[in-house]
Parts: sequence; structure tokens; C-alpha cells
Amino acid sequence: MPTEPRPHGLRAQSVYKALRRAIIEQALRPGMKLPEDSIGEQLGVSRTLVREAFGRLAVEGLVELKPNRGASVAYPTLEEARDVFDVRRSLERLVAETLAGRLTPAQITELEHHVRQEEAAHGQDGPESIRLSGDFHIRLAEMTGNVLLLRYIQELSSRCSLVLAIYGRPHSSECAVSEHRQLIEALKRGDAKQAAELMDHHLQAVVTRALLTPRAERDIRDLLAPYALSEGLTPP
Amino acid sequence: MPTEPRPHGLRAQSVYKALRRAIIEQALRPGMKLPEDSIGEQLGVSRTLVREAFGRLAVEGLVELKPNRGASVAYPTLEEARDVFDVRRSLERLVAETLAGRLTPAQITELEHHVRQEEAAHGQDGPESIRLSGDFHIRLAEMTGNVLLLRYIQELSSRCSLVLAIYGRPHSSECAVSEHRQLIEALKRGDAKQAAELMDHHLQAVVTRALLTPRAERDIRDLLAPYALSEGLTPP
DNA sequence: AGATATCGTATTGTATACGATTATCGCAGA
DNA sequence: TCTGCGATAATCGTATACAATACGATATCT
Repeated sequence: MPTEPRPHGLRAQSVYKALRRAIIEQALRPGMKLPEDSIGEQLGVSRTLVREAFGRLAVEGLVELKPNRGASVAYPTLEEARDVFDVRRSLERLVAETLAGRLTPAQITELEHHVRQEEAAHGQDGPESIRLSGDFHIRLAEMTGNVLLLRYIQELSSRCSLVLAIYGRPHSSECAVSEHRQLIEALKRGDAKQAAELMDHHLQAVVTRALLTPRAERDIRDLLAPYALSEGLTPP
Repeated sequence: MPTEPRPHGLRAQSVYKALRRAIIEQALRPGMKLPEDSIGEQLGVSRTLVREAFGRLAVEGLVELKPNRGASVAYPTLEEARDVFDVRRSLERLVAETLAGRLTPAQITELEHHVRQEEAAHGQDGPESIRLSGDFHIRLAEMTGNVLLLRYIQELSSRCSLVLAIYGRPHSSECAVSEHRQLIEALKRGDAKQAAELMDHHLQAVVTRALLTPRAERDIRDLLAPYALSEGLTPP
């Protein structure tokens, strides 16, 4: 059962999905302005639908809406980034606990297949590699059967993409495949505690690998950004 | 810092908040149809704004949107109810862990004050008593400083209101004050593990107290609902 | 020259209009 | 009486129109 389709009409749904993908795949970079007119023109729909999509995306934290000043791709602060990862760790832990010892053979097969794909795509890091390692977590969430949990994980995953687009190092493949393997083993064994711990450390590792170490020059921008903004300057 | 105001304009925001409150306080009961025209008329705005509000409320799970068939107040199934409580327990656990040993004296004072209020309102169960015991959890979430966590807890809290409106026994005061007291004590001691456990059991208790025991006749409807729906019938 | 006021333009906020889809009701026929 | 069908009404999906606001440029004053 897929996550419920949110926007009202079918066409509105399309706009929503298009924008969502564009943001996640960084065609629209964080902070970029999103004028209703041009977007609608580009997509061949009226402002009405664009606005509707903006609303959804705003709730999901992918765009920011400032009254009378329009929408822009969200530019999460480092604090918000931390918040996202904290919440995500908590929920992914729930995923692991829920799944431990409850995976069907078919599901195990699928997960192992997925990991093999990740391994194959390890060297090349087009958008493919990134997407795959994200997908692994989405799949796990799906398997819990908890639709709400799935929705939250998806949302958090999207936001993580944003965060990495801003603060991440360029070619970090985000998830270590070996950690995924270990996790699957723990889930198979039904060791809930171990699985939860592995998941926790795994996500912690993702943060340090992708985010914390190499932010030398970025850091300057990020630390400076608040001051720039408070002076009315607009950092690129 | 309040949770970011979501809808586009100021007026749209008002509509959103009005509907949200109406649903949470059960002026609009679960399953009730929400025609855009009449709602807009009632609130003195056009369908445009009503639709915008619906969009937000749908993402938060308070209304359901069926294409070409309009909006209605969400009527969560028992499964979805379980999902909500599972996720909530996980996140409230995070709240407890985050807060343990980190509460300022002022915050402790505020929480204790809050609990005293709950005690005072214990006998009478107007909307006041219900709201208070929900507020306690919101306050805790606020104190974490994690804005995203706060938003999620608020959302989950709202959905819990819906669930209780459907499946809850009429006059359950939802939260036991004594459990709130114990939790505060653990937080003061900085005993994260204990606090998390207390929170977990507390929420578990809420479920059993308010939800599981007295569902005799309701049960029938709930068990039958899937079959009814799968045949295209719409239970009232 | 510098600061301030004013106007113009671009963009957003909201309402309305119109075609498309779905629900409701009455009626004919079994 | 019950079922099937068509017309009408109600409601939704989307586009457009108009009003309100914000930003930038020019002009004016000191």
C-alpha cells in the first residue's frame, strides 16, 4: 500500500511530485527563489496548482513560505539539520525494533538484493548511488506496515537530502553498504536490541561521514549566513 | 519560538487554525463531510482559502482528501490508530531522553505548575481537562528546543484526539497525573533511561485506559468497516 | 553627494468564473 | 417493491481576474 496521495487533483499531484523531485535531486538548489508565475508557466499549469504544491512542500519542510514574499527552496540551518537527524534516528530505531524477527523470507531476499545493487553502484556515484542508499531505508520503513512511520521516514529522508546538499561533502555515498548488511543480519536473527543499536550507529556514522568532517570553507559561509541575512545581504 | 506558521497568507492561516481547532475539539466529528462552499461561507472566505487549509490538514492527517469527492474529517482505522501511538511513543521517548538532566529550574517550575493545574481540573472533565493533559506533552516537546520534534508531537497529538474521539471511552481523562509527576522526577534526576521508560509506559497506559477496554459495540463497527469499505459502502 | 520621498513594476493574496465530475432524485419497467 | 436509468443539482478542479503588498528606481530636497 503506497503512501496516500496528498494533493487534491491529479494534476496538482503531478506538480507536487515534479517540484519535490526537482528539489531532492537538487535541480532546484536550497535557498533558490520560486516565483509562482514562472514555475507554473514552466510546468504548464496555473499559479493555483503551484501554490497548492508549495503548501504541501512547506509542511514537509522542503520549501519555505514567507508571507507576501513567496516561496523558496528551504535552506535548513545547522540546528535544523541536527533536529532532522535526531528525529530520524529515533524513528529508524523504531523501524529496526519493529522489523526484528518479523521479516518474511521474501522481504529478506528483497533487502539482500537491494544491498547487492548498492554494492554494484558503489564506485560510480551518479544520482543513482545516492538514491539507492536512501531507498534502502524507505524499503525498511515500508516493511513495517506502519503507513505513518513510512510517511515520516520519507519526509525526513527528503530533508536529509536538502541538508546534505547544503552541508554535505560532494561525493559522499552517504550509507556504508556493510552497515546495511550487518543490519539485515540482526533483523534476521530477531535481535531487536542489536538491530536498533546498529541502525543508530549507522545513522550517526552517516552524519559524521557526510557532514561533520569536511566543512572547512562551508562552515564560514554557514556561520556567517545569519549575520549576512540580518544585514539584508543575500548569500548566493 | 513557536512552530513556523505554515499557510501562505494571514487569512489562510486563520482558516487553517479554525478548522484545526474545530476538528480537535470535535465540533467537527470524524467522518463528517466538509464541503468547500459551505465551510467557506461559514468562515467568510472563498473556497480558495478553504482548499488551502484542507491541503495542510490532509498532510497532518486530520482530514481525508478523496479526488473529486471532496474532504472529510479523517476517520482513522484501528490500524492507523495503532500506528499513531507507536510513532508517538517512539518520539516521546526521544523527548524524555533529550530532556533528562537538562531542564532549567524555570522549566521544572513550569512543569510542576502545570501538573498542579491538571490535578485541580481532575474532577471536572470539560474540554479543559483533556486539553491540559495534552498540553503537558506539548510543553515537554517545546523544551527540547527541537522544532521538528515539536511539530511531529503536535501532529501526533492532534491525531490522537481524533482517535480518542472515535474509539475512546467518553470521559477518560487520558493522562494520569501521577505518571506526569513521576516523569518530572526522573527528568530532574537526569535519569534518561528511567524517564524514557516512564514515558513509554505512560503512553502505553493511556492507550489501554482510554481505548482498549470498552469498545463492545464500537468493535463491531470497526471490524466491519473494512468489509463495508471494500464494497464501496460508506459507514456513517 | 547623501538621504528621503514617490512612483512603477513585479509578485503575492484572494475571489470569482467555468467546465468537469459526482451525487441525488424521480420515474419507468420488471 | 425493487432495480436500472436519465436529468438535475451539488460539488470539485483549474484558470483567470482583481486587489494588496513589497521591492527597486528615479526624482527631489538639503
